[in-house]
Amino acid sequence: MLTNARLAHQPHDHVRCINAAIARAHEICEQANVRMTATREAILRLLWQSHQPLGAYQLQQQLSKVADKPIAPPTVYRAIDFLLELGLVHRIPSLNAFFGCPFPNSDHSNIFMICEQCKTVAEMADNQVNSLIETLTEKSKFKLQSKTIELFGLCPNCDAGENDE
Amino acid sequence: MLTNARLAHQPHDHVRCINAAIARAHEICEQANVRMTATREAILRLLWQSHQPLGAYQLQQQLSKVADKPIAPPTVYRAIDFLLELGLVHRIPSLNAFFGCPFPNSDHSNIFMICEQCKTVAEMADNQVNSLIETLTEKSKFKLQSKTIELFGLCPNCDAGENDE
DNA sequence: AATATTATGTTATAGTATAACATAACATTT
DNA sequence: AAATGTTATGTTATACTATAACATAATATT
Repeated sequence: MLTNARLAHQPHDHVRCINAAIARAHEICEQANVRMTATREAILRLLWQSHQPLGAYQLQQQLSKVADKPIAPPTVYRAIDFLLELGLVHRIPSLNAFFGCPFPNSDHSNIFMICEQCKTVAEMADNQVNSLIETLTEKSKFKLQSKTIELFGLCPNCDAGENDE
Repeated sequence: MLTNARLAHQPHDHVRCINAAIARAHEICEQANVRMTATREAILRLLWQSHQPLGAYQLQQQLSKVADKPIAPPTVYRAIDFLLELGLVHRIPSLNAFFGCPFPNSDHSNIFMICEQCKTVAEMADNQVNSLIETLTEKSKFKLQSKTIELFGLCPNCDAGENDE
């Protein structure tokens, strides 16, 4: 099992998260022979500001500030689409929001643990889940191409908070 | 494993699906001591017309025809919310669409097999998946409350079609 | 019948996403 | 270095999804 749950849910040197993510992104772009432009990097940085996903219009507002000029929705969505394509970010369908993938390139389970209280998202990748689901879909003669697993609940911090009250 | 994949993907007496679903719905409402009104039943019927999910505005259009009067979005969303609450229908987040749950009441995995070509959705419930995910979330100290698993790919019919070409 | 509760009607608006076309930046070739 | 093709961004408008807020109607309870 591969997860960033500890990082997402506990205090840590988040600047390292950001720098690592940006560095990885540049590598991946180079490999794919595509351009990591200023806008795209800015969006990726914004998404890595925290472990909470951001909506497209939150990104728009924040990017407008950072870039000090008005940014229209299509600009945001284009950058997001680019990053999604490369697997550098994920979309959480039930939240209409996006966040930086902690382990791009890796074999993807796309399992998201979404804290309903603090909205933090941690990601998980697990081969057992992958193979179990493979097996089940094969039984149904369904040709699996991709998946998104959204788990809703409470992260360790918020769960502890609940118990106090 | 519990699934309606066969029904969803193969020709069958769909009138039986509908009638069974409506009958179950009435039972569940009675048990819960809530009202299955005309609007709610109409929405549920529309969702059971096929195994393809419908969006709220498709439902609005169709309900307007059936009821022969204009129906506003809130009416549709209220009926949907009611049905969701009782577990009679599901929302597919990535499609912004809804469809009738083939086995309400049962222990829910909320696993959806979504055909990217014909848009048919089959549902699955599986205890192995449930317990595996329980285990994984426990390791991350995440308190799981609910989940949605969306599997994208090709249903048997569409997969067969692909191979022909 | 009076009251409380639940459901629906109605209007307006918030929030999410994309189409279509124009311009600008970058890369490649000559 | 200018010309060309390609990729990225700017701009305007609009489509699609969802809900807030308040009014009225239908149903249940006393």
